[in-house]
Amino acid sequence: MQQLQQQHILNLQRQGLVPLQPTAAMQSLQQAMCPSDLQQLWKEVSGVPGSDEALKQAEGLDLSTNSSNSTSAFPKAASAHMPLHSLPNGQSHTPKRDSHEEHAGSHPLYGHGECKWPGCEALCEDMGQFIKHLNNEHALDDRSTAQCRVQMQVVQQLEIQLAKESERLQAMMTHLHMRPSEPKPFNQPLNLASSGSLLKRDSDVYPEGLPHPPTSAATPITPLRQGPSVISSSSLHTHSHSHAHGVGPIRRRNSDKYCTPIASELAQNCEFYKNADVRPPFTYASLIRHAILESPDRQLTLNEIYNWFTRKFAYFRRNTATWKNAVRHNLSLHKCFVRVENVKGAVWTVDEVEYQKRRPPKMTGSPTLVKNMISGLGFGSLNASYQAALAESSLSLLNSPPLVTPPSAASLNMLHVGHDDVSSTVEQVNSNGSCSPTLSPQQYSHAVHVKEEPTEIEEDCRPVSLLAGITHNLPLPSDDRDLEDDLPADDLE
DNA sequence: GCATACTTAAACAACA
DNA sequence: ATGTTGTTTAAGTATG
Repeated sequence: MQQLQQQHILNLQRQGLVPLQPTAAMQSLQQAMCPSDLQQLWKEVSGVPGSDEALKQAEGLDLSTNSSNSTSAFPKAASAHMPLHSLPNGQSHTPKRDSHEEHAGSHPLYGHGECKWPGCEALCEDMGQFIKHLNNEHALDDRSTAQCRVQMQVVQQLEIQLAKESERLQAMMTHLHMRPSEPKPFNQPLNLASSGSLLKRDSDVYPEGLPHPPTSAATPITPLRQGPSVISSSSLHTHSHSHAHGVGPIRRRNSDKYCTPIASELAQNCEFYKNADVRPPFTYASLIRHAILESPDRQLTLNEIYNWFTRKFAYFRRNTATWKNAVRHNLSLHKCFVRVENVKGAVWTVDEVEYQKRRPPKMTGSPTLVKNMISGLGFGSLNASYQAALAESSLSLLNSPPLVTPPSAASLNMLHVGHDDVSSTVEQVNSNGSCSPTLSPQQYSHAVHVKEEPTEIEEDCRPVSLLAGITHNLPLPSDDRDLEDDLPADDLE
């Protein structure tokens, strides 16, 4: 799949649809677009008379609505251009499948029996019917042109953003005395995996006393793999082994184990996850718990949990049978989820004690990480953590409201933090979908009514998490968000 | 290699 | 009869 994406990009570049140096070509575009911007753009451009579908697409423009069939937004972008511009072989606008597409046995605009043309979703039984549909419905007309133009801009904006972030990464690594192998070209992908290996090589130079990279030790796999960074052609081949597995179960336990701040991650990237078909790098259990704790009463019915999933994550708007089953399975399996009979019927609550129990104690399962944090000398798990940090950093650029985490005095306290989300949850994602810091960690946890046995774990976590919360919520001048500054607070989580 | 955690799939029962 | 909810088992994978 990554190869497909890579080739799509290469095709685009060959066709001149995607500038090889996007930043140079589009320097004037100062602001990278967030998903809402893109949606707005869709609305504007697709305001062609009679383009209801385009409007529809605008609603669902998500960089990824099509990823269910292994076609990321970018393959879609690429193919979307083809009818317009790329008829190199004199063909009609009927997309001529590239070799890789043929190899994949699919069409970027076709998947799961549906036309994946933005806003279309017409059902086509087979490829032949789809091709016919494509010729009929998506011919070279004003609407298609507009849609292609929009798609092009989407791609361009993402390229710009990517370039910016790559530059930032470069600067960060330079600052951290990690020799980047080569000065990266502007459109060099944000390659966290390779960053990780880079860190491996140079890990011994990780500056002592430098704030430790945040979040999970391992990569927040999914966003990296499926997210916007895939647009980079060169990033694709260097993804770590685990990334290369493509479809199938994605391991996210690291996010649990290594204190991934699910709350802050979600808060920062809520718009991204809402719009992009990217699997959140959290376990079902973490997500369920977060959903429940986020609710006003700290309790949700199963259906409400479902709704939370679909509301918060574009990813969970499809394959509903699968993940809903998984949700139910998790609810039943984990003792930390307690079913309570309520006036509403049965609701699910979280037993924080149990939730903590099911994980490795304190600084969850990564004594190495703790050691690293203390000594600043170890790097075994630090590499992965740093990858995660970079990943998170890159993720949040896509949409997140500016966040700051000024250097925290809690850096040592955090070593006592139990783990991730409980203590870290400060920026609460409101149940209405908006992100806002509303709940203190104490509230977050203690407000769970069902089981009110405070434990030493909770007690341990509480004060620290409060600190973490404080540091994590301070507003920050947008683009100058410094990883260095960001690390400590995330670390707390 | 093993234990553990996680995901996915599936069967089944109870219930509305 | 059907769909939802909840439980349980099993298999496969990743990780430490």
